[in-house]
Amino acid sequence: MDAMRHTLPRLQLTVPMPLKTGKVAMSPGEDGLIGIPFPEHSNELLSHLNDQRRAGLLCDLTLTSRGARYPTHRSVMAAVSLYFRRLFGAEEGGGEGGGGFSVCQLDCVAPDALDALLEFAYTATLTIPSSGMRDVLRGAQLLGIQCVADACRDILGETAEAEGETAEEQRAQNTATERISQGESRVMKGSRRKTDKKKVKKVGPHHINSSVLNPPPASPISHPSPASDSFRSLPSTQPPSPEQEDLHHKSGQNGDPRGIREPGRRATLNGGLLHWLHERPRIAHPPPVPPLNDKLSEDDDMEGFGDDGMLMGSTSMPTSVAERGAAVSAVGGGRKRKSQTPQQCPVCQKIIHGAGKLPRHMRTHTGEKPFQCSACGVRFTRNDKLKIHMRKHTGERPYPCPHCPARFLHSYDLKNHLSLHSGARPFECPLCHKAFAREDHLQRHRKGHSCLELRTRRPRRGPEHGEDGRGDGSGREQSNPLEALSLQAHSSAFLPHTVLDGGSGSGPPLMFPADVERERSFALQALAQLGPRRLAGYPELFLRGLELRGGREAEGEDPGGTHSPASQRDRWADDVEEEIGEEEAEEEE
DNA sequence: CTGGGGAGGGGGCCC
DNA sequence: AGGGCCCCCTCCCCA
Repeated sequence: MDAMRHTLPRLQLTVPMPLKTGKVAMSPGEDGLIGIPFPEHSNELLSHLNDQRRAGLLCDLTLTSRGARYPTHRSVMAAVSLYFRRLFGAEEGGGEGGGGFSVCQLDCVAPDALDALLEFAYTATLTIPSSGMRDVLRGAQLLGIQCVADACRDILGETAEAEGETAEEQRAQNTATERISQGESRVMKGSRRKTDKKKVKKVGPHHINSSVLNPPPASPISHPSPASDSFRSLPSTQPPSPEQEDLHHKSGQNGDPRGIREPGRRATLNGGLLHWLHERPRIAHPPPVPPLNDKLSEDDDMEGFGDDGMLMGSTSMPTSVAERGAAVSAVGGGRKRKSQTPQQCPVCQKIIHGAGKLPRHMRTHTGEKPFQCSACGVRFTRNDKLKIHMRKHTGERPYPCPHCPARFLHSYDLKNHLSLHSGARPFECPLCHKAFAREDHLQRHRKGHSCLELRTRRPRRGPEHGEDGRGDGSGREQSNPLEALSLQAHSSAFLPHTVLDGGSGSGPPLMFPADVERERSFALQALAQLGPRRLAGYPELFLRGLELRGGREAEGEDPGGTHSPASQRDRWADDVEEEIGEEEAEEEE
């Protein structure tokens, strides 16, 4: 696979290679690297593996259950099952098992359930009679196949708690739930920018939460431990050795070469907090008891999968973003489910919302433009764009201005145009107070002059500290005390109420309320409670909040979009949270 | 530098 | 689930 990844782009640069899907994926702007998706590859690979399994070819592992024998492949089982991942990880790392485990007795998993789980592993489809649901659930729990367990629970209408978890399980799960509710949602929103960094920081010995510092006691059942797991249960103050890290990656990434290409990210995810929550199952074969916290363990590995991308094309663990979302919803307790099967682009890893939208998105990478204008020959990636284009030839301008003869091709153009009639200029530069009818014009304006300087990354510390936090010592943003002071007042006048009232966002809808001074006073009072450093340190956030309040009246539209007001507010809140966290960390130091 | 038009892309709704 | 249609946003280009 690595060879393919490294050679195919070179081929692609010279000879566009038609894929089976007729698409050539190009990922522009990344050092000339071109990502070529083979959407069918995963299915074909899995299908061939299943054929081999049925024919008994290349099978290096036999599972048995109450006399029934199931030849299978270690790699597949390790990919789909946390239990086997750890079991075989021991072989690689510590050599305990050597070439062992050629036969694994799993009498505790009902034969039918085991058969169903194997089918799932090789086909990504779980086919079971409803009467066998509980056995499959049990088997999935034992083997650490979390998505199946979740699905079974959903069907059975059970929760993990209802199944008699121990106190340790419950405690660990609560922590995991908290983590998921904090971190996972960012993945679902496609906002990974700063989450990883925050997680890394939390892994450090000074940022271990109590549940990590005091891990649940080990299972009283003692079984030979795979050596690879030993580092997982190390005290949190002992970071894994490089060898362990390496092994960790091996066992966690399930062969996804991206995990190798992005070691930092992988380390962030798999080296993150949750690993210390695991009380790894003391497993040999067969596992005599359900591994404690197995759910947590699998969740973590699931995250590794998910954030690694290739959700759509993942063969070894057919876990979709939607499934993850469902799992998050189930574990996190009622988080709003994203609409319509979000899928992740295998090229850019972007989450695409909406059924059937991924092929459309993929054409942005492939450059494929299957829709050609019959009049002028211009090609488009989308038929709706072609349809709009055709209006130029037909003269159709379906969006007439009610106030003037102007007609427009796009509804949005009409909307912009109407603001001219109304005189509304809702987009105002917070620095020079120049108003614009269009938001993009405001953005252009702000990029075009000194506004840009003030909205770039703010210094971490105020001028009174004599450092700007950027590390270059320039301190440009706050070099002029008057400017800084002006900025404070200027920005705080438009501070969104999300800061002042803890995020309710219930501020007045207008950017410039009539009583600006009152607004400013209110903001300053609130900011004073936050401390002078923060007061001086958030021009970007202020401006972003300004955009939110002034630039988007249509709150609620594009609810899941990356540009939606809600998501912008989320990002903004992320920044506030992160910045506060950074300052607090510095203060601790 | 600004106003306006258009293109490209994402998401929601519906079939 | 996939596709059509629409809306929205952002960016680019031109006058």
